[in-house]
Amino acid sequence: MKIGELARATGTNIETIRYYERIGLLPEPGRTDANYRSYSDAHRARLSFVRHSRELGFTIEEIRSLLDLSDDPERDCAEADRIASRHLAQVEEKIAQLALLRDELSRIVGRCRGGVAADCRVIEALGDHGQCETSH
Amino acid sequence: MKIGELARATGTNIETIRYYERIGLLPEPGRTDANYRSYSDAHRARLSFVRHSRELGFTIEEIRSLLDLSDDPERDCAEADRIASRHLAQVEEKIAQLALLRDELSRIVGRCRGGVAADCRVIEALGDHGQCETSH
DNA sequence: TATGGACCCTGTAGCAACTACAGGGTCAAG
DNA sequence: CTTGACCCTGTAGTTGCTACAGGGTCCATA
Repeated sequence: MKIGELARATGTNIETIRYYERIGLLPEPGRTDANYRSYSDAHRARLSFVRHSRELGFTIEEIRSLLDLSDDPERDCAEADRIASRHLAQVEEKIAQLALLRDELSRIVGRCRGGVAADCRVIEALGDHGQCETSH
Repeated sequence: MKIGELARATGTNIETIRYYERIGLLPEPGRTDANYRSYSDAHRARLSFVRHSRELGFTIEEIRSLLDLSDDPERDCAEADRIASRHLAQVEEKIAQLALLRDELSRIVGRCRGGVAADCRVIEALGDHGQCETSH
C-alpha cells in the first residue's frame, strides 16, 4: 500500500509516518519505480502499535524499547511490564496534580463577581500565590 | 535588583526571565552602566503573576491577555473570568481523558504474567486497540 | 596590582512530537 | 493533453523553556 492508504488505514497523518521513518521508529519501506513508498501488512501492524502506544501516552523512546522487545521474542516480558507500570504511575501522578490545579482554579473562578479589572478577584488571585490553598 | 536576585525572589530560571522579555511578556527593564538589567518591584510582581499563572497551566498567550486586562483597570473583568473558566474546563477534560487512559493502562499492566516477549500480553494489547474498552 | 570567582551580556541551538509548507515529480481519467 | 490527486525531499515552524559558547564586569583577597 502507498503512504496515503496506510495513513487512512491507521488514522495517521502522512507527515507523521515519514517522521517516524526518519527517526528510525518505522523501518524504511520498499519503493515503487516512481520512488513511492510501498508498505506491507507488517508495516501497518507496527504503525498501529506505535499509534496506539502514543494514544496511551508512551513517549517515542518508550515505544522504541517496547518495539525492540517485541522484535526479540526470547526476551523477558518483565521489561515491558516495567515500562508500562512506570508510565501508569506517571499518569496517576499527573491526574493528582491536575486535580489540585482544578481545585485551585475553580476556587479562583468562583470568586468573580463581575465589575472592572481593577477589582478583579481572578487577576488578584493570579498575582498572589499566598491566596492558594495548595502548593501546585 | 539584578536578574539573579529577581530569579531567586520568584523561583524563576534566569534564562526564563530573559525569554519572557524577548517574547514581550515582561517589559524591558532599565540597565546599569555595565549594561546589567535592573528590575523594580513592579517587575517582580509582574513576573510573579506570570509564574503563578504558568503553574496553574495557563498558556503564554492566555497570560498575555490577562496581563493586558490587569494593565487596563477600566476593562471588564468578564474576560478574565472567561479565560479562567475556559482553562478550568480544559483541565477537567484533560483529567477525564487521563482517567480513561489510566484505566486502560492498568488493565493492560494487570495482564502481565511474566514469561517471554512472544507471549507478552502487554505488547499484544499495545498492538491491538480492539482489546481496549474505551476509545482514548 | 593581579587574579579568581561570581555574576552578567548576546546569540544561537536544542528538547518532544509533530505539522506545514515550498517546490517539485507521477499517474490515471476524461 | 491537461487536470487533479497523489507522491517526493528538505526545511522551518510550533510551545515553553533550557543550555551552551564566547565574551564582559565587579569585588574581594594575596
